Amino acid sequence: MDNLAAATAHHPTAAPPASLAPRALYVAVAERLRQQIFARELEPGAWIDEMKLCAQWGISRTPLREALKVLAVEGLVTMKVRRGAYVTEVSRDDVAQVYHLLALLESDAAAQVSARASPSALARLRALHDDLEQQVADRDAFFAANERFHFALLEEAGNRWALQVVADLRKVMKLNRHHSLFRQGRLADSLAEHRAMMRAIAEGDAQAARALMQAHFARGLEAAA
Amino acid sequence: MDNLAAATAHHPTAAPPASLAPRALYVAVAERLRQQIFARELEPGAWIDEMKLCAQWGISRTPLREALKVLAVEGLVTMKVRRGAYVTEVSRDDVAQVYHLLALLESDAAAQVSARASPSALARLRALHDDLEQQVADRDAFFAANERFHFALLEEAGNRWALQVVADLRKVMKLNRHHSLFRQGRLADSLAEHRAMMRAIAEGDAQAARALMQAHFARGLEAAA
DNA sequence: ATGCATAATTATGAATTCAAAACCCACTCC
DNA sequence: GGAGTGGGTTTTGAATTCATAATTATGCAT
Repeated sequence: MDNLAAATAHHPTAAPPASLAPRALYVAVAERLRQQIFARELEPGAWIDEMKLCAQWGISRTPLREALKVLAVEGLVTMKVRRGAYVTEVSRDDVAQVYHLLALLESDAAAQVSARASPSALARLRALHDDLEQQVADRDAFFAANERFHFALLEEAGNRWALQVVADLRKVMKLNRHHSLFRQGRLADSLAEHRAMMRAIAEGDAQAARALMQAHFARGLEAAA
Repeated sequence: MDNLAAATAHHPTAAPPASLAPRALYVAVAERLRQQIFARELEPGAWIDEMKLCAQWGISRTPLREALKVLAVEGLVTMKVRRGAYVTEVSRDDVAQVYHLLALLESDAAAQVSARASPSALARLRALHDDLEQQVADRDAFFAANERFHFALLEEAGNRWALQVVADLRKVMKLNRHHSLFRQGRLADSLAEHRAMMRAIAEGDAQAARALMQAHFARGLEAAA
């Protein structure tokens, strides 16, 4: 039991605000819910027991229910009237559809960055790519480094709406049990594809970068399917 | 004053469930909030007075606050900790970025539909296009028919995630004061572009359809900027 | 036993209550 | 005259309470 509410509690223990950027409790709860879902402590299809979580985290139902509604819009949970919240189940089709969108959005970002990236932006991406090269041994570390690179690319493309959309879609992808990087050999292949992308981006070859990113996702989907 | 809560009220007036698909109050409130925002009864940048709306609609703060959090995820409102909800202001940059995304997603849908649409799908799109042709006189009607066509295209493309993303982005676009179709002459031009797109789609020319949709949005952005 | 009606229990949806942060405004002191 | 300062008010965030829908359990008749 870890009291999520302690910092901003209402009745009980009074603790300092701690964080410099105080955030609403429902935001913290939403984050924790996502973690639980991604960690499969809450399984796809499972009913989410409000009372239990409230008791576990020492909060009231109000912020939890607000958080659930946020996750519902993000697509991570599904609300059923008068029967509560369920963790969303992603079908094979959904995976394919989301991959298609990610390919579209991220290949566009790759092209944009290739076409007009500053030296500092390229340096940042290069550094993140080098990190990735170091992580072939550890699946989780590779996954994290991979995500950092992809998000950095989106950031450098400079479209905050695209970034938001991709972030949401990637969250949904995490619901998928058969994650591409789990497949044997996929990790090394993925790294090779990244290497090629990085080269195209550095050379400013927008069309190549776009095509390589498309191919990267196509192969990821293959491995996931 | 129109009591939104009447149907499902807690204390007061007891009325029949009315609808066959009963929905949670917060969903209805979210919808009404969107309407108010799109109608500019709540202006971009304006603070949203919870108490006032609750009194006006005869509901408590709980469902209203849940609805606000939903709209926040959609990007229509912005929550500031300890100072409430504000209608999002979309900058010139935001408009350009969202147009870029819509162009990307919808041109892809156009290509997909062109490549593999069933006769019935084509008939549906044709019918919606013909509707559009009939609405040149009335701005609002044209806008509605235009939206119906665009959404139908997305539906026929068959990617429910893309549909959701586009729906959200189009909501955000509605916040923009300078809507493309408000410009003189834009309406006729838009119709002409639609005519060309419809032809390409009907002929199954995916590349042309994609390019035409891209151009359609590029010209829309021009008119909006 | 099985099927159905009905009572008890549980969980959800929404209203209400409560504590504390932010805001407002008059007032003081420099 | 203007920058604090302090008290009262408003408004937010979150807990709690309440009514009802849904579910489960119980009892009764077949």
